[in-house]
Formats: sequence, C-alpha cells, structure tokens
Amino acid sequence: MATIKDVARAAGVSTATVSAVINDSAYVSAELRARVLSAVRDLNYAPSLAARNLKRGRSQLIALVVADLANPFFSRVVWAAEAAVAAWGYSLLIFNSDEKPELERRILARVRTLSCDGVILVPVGDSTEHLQNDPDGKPIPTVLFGRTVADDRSDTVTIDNISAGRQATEYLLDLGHTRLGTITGPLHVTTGRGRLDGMLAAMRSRGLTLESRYIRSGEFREDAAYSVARSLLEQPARPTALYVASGLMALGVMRAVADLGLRCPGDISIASTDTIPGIGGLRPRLTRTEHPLVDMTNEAVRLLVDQIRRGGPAEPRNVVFQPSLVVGDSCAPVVAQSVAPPPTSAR
Amino acid sequence: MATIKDVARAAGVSTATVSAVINDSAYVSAELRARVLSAVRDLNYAPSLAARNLKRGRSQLIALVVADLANPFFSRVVWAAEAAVAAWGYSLLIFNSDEKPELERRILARVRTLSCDGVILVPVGDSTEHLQNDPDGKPIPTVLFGRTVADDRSDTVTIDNISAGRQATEYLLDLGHTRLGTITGPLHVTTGRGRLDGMLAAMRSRGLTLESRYIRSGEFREDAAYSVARSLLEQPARPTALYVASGLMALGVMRAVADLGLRCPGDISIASTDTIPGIGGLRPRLTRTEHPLVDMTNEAVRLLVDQIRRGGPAEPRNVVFQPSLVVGDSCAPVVAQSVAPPPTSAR
DNA sequence: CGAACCCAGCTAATCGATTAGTTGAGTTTT
DNA sequence: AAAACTCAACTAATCGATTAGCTGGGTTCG
Repeated sequence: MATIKDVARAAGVSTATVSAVINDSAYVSAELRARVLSAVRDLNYAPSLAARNLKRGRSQLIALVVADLANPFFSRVVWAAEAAVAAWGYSLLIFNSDEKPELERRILARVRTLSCDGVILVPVGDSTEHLQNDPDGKPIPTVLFGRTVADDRSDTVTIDNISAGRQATEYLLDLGHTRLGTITGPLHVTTGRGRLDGMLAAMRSRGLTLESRYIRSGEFREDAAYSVARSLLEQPARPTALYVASGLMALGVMRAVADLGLRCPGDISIASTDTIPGIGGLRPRLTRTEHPLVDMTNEAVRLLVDQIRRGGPAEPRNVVFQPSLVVGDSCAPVVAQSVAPPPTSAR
Repeated sequence: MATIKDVARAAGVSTATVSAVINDSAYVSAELRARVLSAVRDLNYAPSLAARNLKRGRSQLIALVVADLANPFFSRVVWAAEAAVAAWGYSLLIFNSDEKPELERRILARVRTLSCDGVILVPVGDSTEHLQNDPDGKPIPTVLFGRTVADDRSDTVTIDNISAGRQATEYLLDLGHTRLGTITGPLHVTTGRGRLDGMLAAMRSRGLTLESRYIRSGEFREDAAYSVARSLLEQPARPTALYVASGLMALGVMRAVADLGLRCPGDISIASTDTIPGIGGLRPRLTRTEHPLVDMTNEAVRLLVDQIRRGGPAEPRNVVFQPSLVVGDSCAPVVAQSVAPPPTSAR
C-alpha cells in the first residue's frame, strides 16, 4: 500500500500538502493540486484509516448490537441501518448478543476497543452499567433501540408496545371474541412485557380477563412458538382467538394451526405484532400491528450521529413510535365460529 | 480514554512492560504483572485498536459485501458470518452493494481504506478488476461467495447451481409433468443462469423443451416474482408445474398462486431452490433444494482467515457445495391434475 | 523604502500502540 | 575474581496520517 509519503515524493511536495489536497482542508495552488491528484491516481493511494483515526480520535465506525441476528425482524434493522449509516458516511459493524447479557458485555468491551464512534444497542438483560464503563472519560455515544432498560441516560428509540398489544386485542374483541389466548415474548424484556400488558389492559377495560392457561411464552422464536401454540390449542375449550406478540412467532403459530388441522380464521382468529419479510406470503394474510421500522432505524442513526457530532449525550431523548393496525383476513367475527364453547379438544 | 502511558505511569513501569503484559509477548515478573493488571482495571484501560492496527498493519476487521441485504437469504449469511468471524477473533463489517456494480466499486475502495483484513464478496457485475486495484501491492484477501465472475484468482465458495436446477426439475419430471415453467433469477449472474441451465439440461435429457413463453425472470425479488408469476399463470394453457429459482421469489409465487385462486399442488406444482427463514411457515410445504448455508459461510470464513494468515492468496481454491432436495407437499403427480391440456385461461 | 502583512507550502510534533535494541543487576564459567 | 551470559525491564524508533507553527517570497501601505 502506498503511503502519504510515497505520494508526497512522487508529486514533489510535502505530506502536509498531500493531506491538504485530500481533505480539502487548506488552499493549495491548482498546479500542485493537480500533481498530487495524479500521483494519488498513479499509486492508487488510499489513506489509511488506522492512521487517520489514531490522529483524529474517531473511526467512522458505528456498531449495531442486536439481540438475535437470526430473527428476521433484526435482519431488517440491519438492512435499514446499513443504508442509514452509509448515508452519513459511516460503516456498520454487526454484533449478535444472542440474548446473552454476558456476551453483550464482551461485545461492548470490544466496541470500545475498536474505538467505534457510536453504538446502536438492542439491550439484553436489565442493566446498562457497562455503558458508563469509563470512570473518568465519556461513555461511547449510544442509542438504545427497541427495548429499554431500567435506569438510563441514553437516547432511546422504541415503539409503544402497550399500544400494539392493545390495538391487536381490541380488534379481536371488536369481532366478538371473549376467550382469547396469547403467545408472548420473554416477559423480562419490554417488548414482551409491554405487549402483554397492552392486551391485559384492553381486556380489563371490557371487563374480561385473560386466563393464565391461555398464556404461553414463545420466547420470540419460531420453533418455541410452534410448540407452545400446539399445546395451547390442543387444550379442551381452546381460545377462539390468539394474539401473537411477534412476526417470527406468528409463522410458528400458523404452522402449528395448519398442522393441527385447524382453519384460520374459520376455527381460530389470529392477530400479531410486527412484520418480517416473508410474512406477506402467508395465507391468510395476517392481521397485525406494524412498526415503522425504517423510520425508527433512521431516527436511531440520526440521534446517534447527532450525539457523535456534539461530542457526548445531551439530555436523553426518548422517541416512541406508534404501531399501526394492518387488517388482513386471519380474523373472523366470533359468530362465524362455533358459537357454543366447544369442550372438545382439537382433533 | 486511558492510554498505555497512563497505565505505565500508574503502575510505575514502562509502556513496553504494559504491552508485554497485555499481549503476553514477553516474560514479566509476577509482581509487575500484578501491578500492571491492577492499573488496567483501575483505569478501565482498553488498548486502542487504531494505534495497534497502525503498528501491526492489520485491523481485525472482515467485510461482508452482499448483493442484496433485503434478501432474507443474505440475512442468514450475515447471521452465520457474524458467528464464524467472531469465533476467529474478527469483527464483521456489513455492506450492501444492492446489485449495483458502481456501488460495489465504491464499497471495495472503502474496505481498502478501512484496511480490512479480508473481504467476503458476493460479486455483482462481471468483473473483479477492482480486486487487484493495487498495482504494486498485494490485493486484499478475498473470498467470492455464492456467485463467480469470469476471470478470477480468488478463492470461491459456491453451490452447484446446475445441479440445483436439475434436481428440482427432475423431481417435477418424475411426477409426470411435461409442460413446465420457471421463474428465473437474473441470467447474468451465475446463480440465475446456472439454475436455468440445470433445468434445461434435465428437460433436454428427456427430450423435452422449455417453451420460452413459460420462462420469466423474477430478478430474485419477491415483488417481481409475484407479478411475473401472475402473468405467466394467466396465460392460456398454463404450465402444470413451476420451478422457482429462489426462496424469496417462491414466496411471491405462492402469493400469486393464492391470489389467482389456484390451488397448490392441486392446480399447479411448485418446486424451488434455496431456503429462507419464513418459508417453513408456508403451507403447502415447498419442495425445494437447500444449500448448506451455514457450512458454506463457515468455509468461506475459514478460507479467508487462512489467506490472511499466510499473507496472500495461495493458488485459488474453489469449493462447490451440493444442494439437496427437500420434499414437501407442493408438488403432485400430473395424473392428479387435469389430464387433458386445458386451453382455458386461469380463472 | 522599509515595516507590516499575507499566504502557499514546508517542517516536525503528535496520536497510542509495538518492538528492536540497550542497560544493568544477578548468575555462571573458568 | 574477571569474563561471559541471562534476562527483566527500559528507551526510543516506528507505523501513516493530521496539524500547529514556521518560512520566505510577494503585496500593501505609511
């Protein structure tokens, strides 16, 4: 690799002049500028970011740490983040904490070592202590994405999970369903907890309760959702409608429904929250609440770049996006289903 | 951020000793080692990669440049690559060339600037000229993934696309289908071209031909596949079976089939190639050829790390993985379908 | 005409690590 | 006991860029 010295020698100028030309940081006469540029081309010179970053103290790197890279939801976040980050002149590093707090801790240490300019973090566990890991110095600019944690001084970008759970549930209730079931996410993360809370609130406000035997955690995983959905639906007097707290789990639930020989929405109505690619291919089309994922990601990157530029967090900003209900045909009015509560088990 | 000098001062030793302790690169007495380690802890010191990399001339960064980050297939590659790369002690940068050769060129320039230790590249366009962009110096260690390009000195990891097309087609032919159609990928990339060639070869060897009006390109995109599938299936005398060259396109095709009121496999049999998350939720279950994606990714990373270690490419290695046929229930024997070629248009 | 100024371009310090080369106290050899 | 070794630990050069500060020729102005 050619260095700035090689270029300077080839162009017959000093390294300072080369640097000035490359960065447009000072006036250089047209002649020298031309000589430098042609030398750059001849040697196919590209400045070393390692050296530049060492001097400037930044890296043009932004890290995205997601909780589960196998989840298509986060794959879309990766896609959106790559584009957003590139638009601001940064490059994107990807890490997968795999829902393990200990791994998250190690990743954040590495992020610091790599001197990333900022982190977009989907936190796992319930502490962000690792974020202010620098007793004297300033912490790395951080935006928490999707989930929140207890005590916090960081910017956050989240959705209104309670509203998502409520909207989906109210839609089912409006169709006349009263015996509802749900496949939740992990209840120790806000996305799991909030959606269930929204559902409970919606039912409570109509004087209904959610029976605990109709509540199962699918852990935000397709396979887990499949098996808990099976066991949930094989109960005698199964619910007439199901709220599934994530798109990935909805795939598993639909699979379980098909494997049990149940028809959707004929035998069971299903509503879910969040969209993943591929869900559009499902028939029936799922009724679901969607998040403005691209907007959320753009906003997270914008907040992060803003923090980086001003060199430290201002007072924390919490941006909450609202989900919207997208009606498909996976839900039917309860009158169209068996009217009398059937005490028979599924097949 | 504390520097190595701060640590040296705090521990009352030289920076060389601190470095020796951190890297285990020379013997240090137990006492000094303890002093250094405690200073490291006190100051929460993390060595600056920028400085280390500048000196060592490497970055511990591997770039993954994919052709379409919105495609769930590549999302899975990202997932597998992150894990593989981390296991070797590297971190993963993600870039999306979005099938644009010009963007790919810019990305590779940036990869060079970032002094990435290596690149896993899903090439778009048909030249790798940009890879030996350094007239004098050595090119960045590179592994081409999934696709190949004409002239090449790089390692490659690919699948046998011809075999994938042939296996899927032969399965359909064995069921008695003779009027086949296909939704192809872009024919200028090897994954698109090869799968079609495999299909053509399979038909030719049974004395059949693929009518050109039954061939459509879905560009490896879900929406494009949806619309070309619609127009293909709305023709009079539509094919009785379809080979769809990618998982993402298969979702679009299934959607088109459903929207046209056709039953699969009743009215039309469908086989495809490659798996994406979410495809498992489809009913009927798709008959398809699958790639050992995780193995492929691991192999690509292994080859790349090997290149990095030996400091330059040995003679290029081309690893080809074989697809395997996974039988679902999206295909039916032709006798079960309308026996006489129906000259009626769909619906 | 000389002082004051301007400014293109240069010299050299600097960022934070690694590491070749040096030092000097302690040990072994003869 | 001097010479020859060992070896823990240190000093200082180095990686490739940026940039503060300097230089010296050319203008402007009193």
